[in-house]
Amino acid sequence: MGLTAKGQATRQRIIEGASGYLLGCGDGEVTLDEIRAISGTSKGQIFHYFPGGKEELLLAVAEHESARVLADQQPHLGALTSWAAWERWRDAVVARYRAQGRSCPLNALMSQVATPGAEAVIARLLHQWQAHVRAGIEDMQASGQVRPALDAGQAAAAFVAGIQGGVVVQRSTGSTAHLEATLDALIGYLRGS
Amino acid sequence: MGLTAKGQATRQRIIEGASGYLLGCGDGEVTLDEIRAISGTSKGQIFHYFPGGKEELLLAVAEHESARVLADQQPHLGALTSWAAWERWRDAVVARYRAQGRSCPLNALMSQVATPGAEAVIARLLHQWQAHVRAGIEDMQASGQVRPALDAGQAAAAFVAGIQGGVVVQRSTGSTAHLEATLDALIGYLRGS
DNA sequence: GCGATTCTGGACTTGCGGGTCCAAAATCTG
DNA sequence: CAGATTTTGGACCCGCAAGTCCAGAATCGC
Repeated sequence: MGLTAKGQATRQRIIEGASGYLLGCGDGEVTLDEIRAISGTSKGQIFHYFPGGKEELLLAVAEHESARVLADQQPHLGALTSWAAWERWRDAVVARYRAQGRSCPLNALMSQVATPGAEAVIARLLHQWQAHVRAGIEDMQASGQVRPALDAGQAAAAFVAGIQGGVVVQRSTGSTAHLEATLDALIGYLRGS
Repeated sequence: MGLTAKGQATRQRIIEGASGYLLGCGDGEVTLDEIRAISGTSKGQIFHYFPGGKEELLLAVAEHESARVLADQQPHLGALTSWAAWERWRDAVVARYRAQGRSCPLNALMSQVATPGAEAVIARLLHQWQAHVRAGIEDMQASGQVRPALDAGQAAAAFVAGIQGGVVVQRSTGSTAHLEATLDALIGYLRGS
């Protein structure tokens, strides 16, 4: 009934193969045949481990990528307790997306599986992300480095949206300039300058 | 050699039919057959007016939608000369995207024609958009309502990215809350509050 | 009016890609 | 070792959607 160790490994290989492929090639459709070739598996295996077919597989990949997004921002994102920490986080975010280039795996995924389930994965990621930022802002308020009148929830939402926007613009222009401008502007807003 | 008046009309009907369809149904693939049915035309006509096939057609639709984006923000976007005007613009943007709902025609288009040409259309739109915002900021600086030290170009970039991000988040959450939060935060940044 | 050109309709071809199926190989269980 | 179960490979099916083609209708230019 369960999955053998070997089975687990294969399943993981499929997910990571697909994941890596999305990073490499820009957006555009992914086909099961490509995933099969990259992960060195066969059609039979794909449907064996993901009975729901392509959708289930891509959803698994989305969760995998989703986890990476937040992990890549640690430890900065978890300890936004000084202006220097905010700057380090800013730099980490910019570096991450600059390295990723034009392709945005999660966006590519989203456009290929437009189901409520996929939306939920993204919504959950954004929510967690925002919660971290919010905690950081409230921390700064508690220590008197940010004015208490500022609405932390609203500002955190602006950060999340701003980053998403920066990445979206990057997909067209290829540059992280907008991402940087947005982060700097919002940090400036926090500082009240 | 040229296009007859009737020809022009048919061509336009195809573009507008496709455009309307994208607004109605959320994202997901558009097929030539659907476009054909909606616009009351035939395969022959589509390839007659768009020899480049689907790609050429969708690119034309993208330009059409692109023009609408900026048009919908006028006259506000062209005259950001007072804080009241900025608020009216903000409200117009929010209203526009709230009306549009989860579906984002341009984004749907982009994910279906991942060519340099499509990127160029988007890049051009963003550039014009940013230029308008920048002009508004500089106007406010000239009249002493915004501190002169602020980098107008960078702030305008933040606005463009922020709006894009707000719309992207809206695609997952269905709410314009993030869009509003970002616009408010950035306007707050301009005001220096 | 009457050739030339443009417009229109739809049947047809083609390739691609998701999904099915089954038999053989490997692995587990006792 | 023997039988059950899981894993693997790949041939095959099927539908969909882009693109082709051509013949007939409408329209234009003179």
